[in-house]
Amino acid sequence: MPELPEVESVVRVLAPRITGRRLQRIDVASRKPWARMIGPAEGQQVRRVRRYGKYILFDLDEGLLAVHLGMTGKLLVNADPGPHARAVLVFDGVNVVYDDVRQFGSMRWLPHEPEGLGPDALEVAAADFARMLLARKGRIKALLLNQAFLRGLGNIYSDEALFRAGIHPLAEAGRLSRRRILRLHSAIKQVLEQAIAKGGSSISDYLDPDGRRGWFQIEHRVYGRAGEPCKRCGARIRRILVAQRSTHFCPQCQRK
DNA sequence: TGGAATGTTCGGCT
DNA sequence: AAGCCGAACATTCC
Repeated sequence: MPELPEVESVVRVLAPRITGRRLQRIDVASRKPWARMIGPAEGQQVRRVRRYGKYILFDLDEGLLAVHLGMTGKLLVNADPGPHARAVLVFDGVNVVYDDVRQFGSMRWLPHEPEGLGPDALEVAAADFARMLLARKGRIKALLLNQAFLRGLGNIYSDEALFRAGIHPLAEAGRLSRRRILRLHSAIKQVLEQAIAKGGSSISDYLDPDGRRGWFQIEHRVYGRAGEPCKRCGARIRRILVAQRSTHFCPQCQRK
């Protein structure tokens, strides 16, 4: 469920309600390895809640609590822990339930920000983006999914950005013209900002911490639309596999 | 029944 | 060495 716009939506709901509160304790139900890496977070005050790529970071007096929602993770404010609740963050006055059906997500205390990630997809400057991209070999779609290259994009928004930029997902990254790279840079920014404005995409089960869904899925032009007509030219949207992920594109609007 | 699902990581190969 | 591939993780849904 969670790419940059969904994570940003989660942070915007959580920040005003959690900032300044003390994390009294964490009730852990998960048996995953991360479940034993949260101890230092207990008892600390939350200085700030922010997004870092696809991570939700709770800055503490010492270090931070880093939450990654994986595919099906949710943070729910004052909810009843259901069968898939993996942990409950107990603050003074507020509870946050960490629910995750597939358990691909994690929640752990770290001494500092996660390392090894590229610049944030919403913050990277056009010139830097172009320079980074031109230094790379390989398929553009795979590169956009690579968090070490750029942090925040996932499968939905990579496809949507490539469509909006008119670039084929199998295009060789380092061989794109400067002009098309700049077009991609603005498409990424535009689609992410529009998605945030709609509260993200609720394809199957994404909900914000108040249990509200996002509505950007209505604006999807290619993701999940295989076989349907392109909204720009009418051609059938195609679905192929790139980097083992479903990849949707218009063969007419996104020529190789 | 098999396949696919908003993600990441690891081992092996070229 | 960078990039690609397949598998693994775990659960649900169609």
